[in-house]
Amino acid sequence: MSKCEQCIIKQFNSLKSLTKDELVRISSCKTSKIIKKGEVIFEEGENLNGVYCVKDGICKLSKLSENGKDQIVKMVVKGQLLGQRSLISEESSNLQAIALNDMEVCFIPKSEIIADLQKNPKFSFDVLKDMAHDLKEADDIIVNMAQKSVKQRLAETLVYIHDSFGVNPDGTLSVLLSREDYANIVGTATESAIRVLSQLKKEGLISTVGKYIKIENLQGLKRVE
Amino acid sequence: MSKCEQCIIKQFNSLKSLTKDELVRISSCKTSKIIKKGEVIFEEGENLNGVYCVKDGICKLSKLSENGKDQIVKMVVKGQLLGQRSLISEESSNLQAIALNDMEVCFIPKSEIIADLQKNPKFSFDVLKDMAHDLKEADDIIVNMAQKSVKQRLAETLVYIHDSFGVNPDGTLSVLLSREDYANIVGTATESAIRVLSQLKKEGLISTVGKYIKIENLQGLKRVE
DNA sequence: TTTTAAATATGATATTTGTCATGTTTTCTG
DNA sequence: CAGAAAACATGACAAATATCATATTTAAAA
Repeated sequence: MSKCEQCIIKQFNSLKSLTKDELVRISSCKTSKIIKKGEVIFEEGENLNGVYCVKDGICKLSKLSENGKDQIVKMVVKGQLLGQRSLISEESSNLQAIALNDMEVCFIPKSEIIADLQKNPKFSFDVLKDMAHDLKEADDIIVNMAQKSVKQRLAETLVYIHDSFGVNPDGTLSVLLSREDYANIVGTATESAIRVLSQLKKEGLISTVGKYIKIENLQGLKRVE
Repeated sequence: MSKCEQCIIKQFNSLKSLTKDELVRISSCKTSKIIKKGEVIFEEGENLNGVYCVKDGICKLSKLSENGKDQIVKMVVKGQLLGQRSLISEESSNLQAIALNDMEVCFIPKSEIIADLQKNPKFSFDVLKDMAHDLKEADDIIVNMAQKSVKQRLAETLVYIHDSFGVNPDGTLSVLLSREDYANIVGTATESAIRVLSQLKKEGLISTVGKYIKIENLQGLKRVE
């Protein structure tokens, strides 16, 4: 099994603030997992016994609404941690995590993480910074949900995915989402999301290559009213 | 000036995890402020040089949307801290804070808080827990915004205010908000908020005493479809 | 490969919510 | 206290979005 001390991924998240000793200890009790596209990593309401460090792939965090629809709240990619929030507040998870493509993750047991949080102030400050960033993003999403049109939100989502997760060699968005996923991010009906995507295509702001979406006019997307 | 070590308010927030020494030090450099109803505590985009500990009163945290509407993201009451997020991520504030009634706050300089965060793991873990809680709340709001009707959201807001901030002796909600504030919490037009409140009144779920709102049927409000 | 199921697409229509107009009531200010 | 301004209220209509129906295309499975 690979060693945390040598793992390049930790550079991208709070684990970088752990000491060599702490990393060695974590390395000895972590477990590595392969998760296939579409598989559930954890369920809403499940008690997490640790955090996941995402070595490769991407997943969606969503919450089931009372009307039966899934609302996607956040996406977590390679390099990021998964499950810290519920671990810290010692509650069951309020979100469900599902892999959007094949993933490789390391699972680190709760006791290790908590111990390090309580002993290593640099680490806990780093986690705190991450959480502060997530909170700001969440606040922005609230404002967008409340004040912007479906078309604007969808355009912003495309820009967000482009900027945050990058593109394939042919220029298409590297993250492949179904129309239903887009609808669940934006908080609208699947049909509405499809309609708006068709509209953006007609307007020449995006194009499609099979199921993949390519942004043709980034500035134009940002200006969508 | 009152002393932090003896202040009862700290029991309700993370400051309770500070040592006596740390509290004495904070006490010596904090400043106390009275803020009148309607006054701005800090603006969106402003650099905060510390955090506020709310000794009395309540304020709203909002963000101006591009369409000119204010979206209220959170309310902060007596006992809670204000401004930690932007302080931790070392960014200017993404929200504006306005007093909803007369407030008494203590301002604690950034350097003190940061120093304690980096030295006292118990304190930083406590702040982390708070932030995790805020993040969960924000996630829930996102889901509600995306999936629930204006009527449902407004009903839930009333229940939330009732449960979190309590009632006056006559049973009316202790937090007094304008119809515009309600609209800005729910993310709807002021007229729509007014209409829905009238409707809830007609249905006997709430009543009004002057500008104050009284919940007549809490269970009924929770069941609003 | 064939068959079946799922995802995508689009029209027609219903519902929700926003906007504008206007009137009333409450609150503030000189 | 009077007048002005703000907040509240409600109707009429417009716009945005959801829902339902039904093709069509794509992917999965037998």
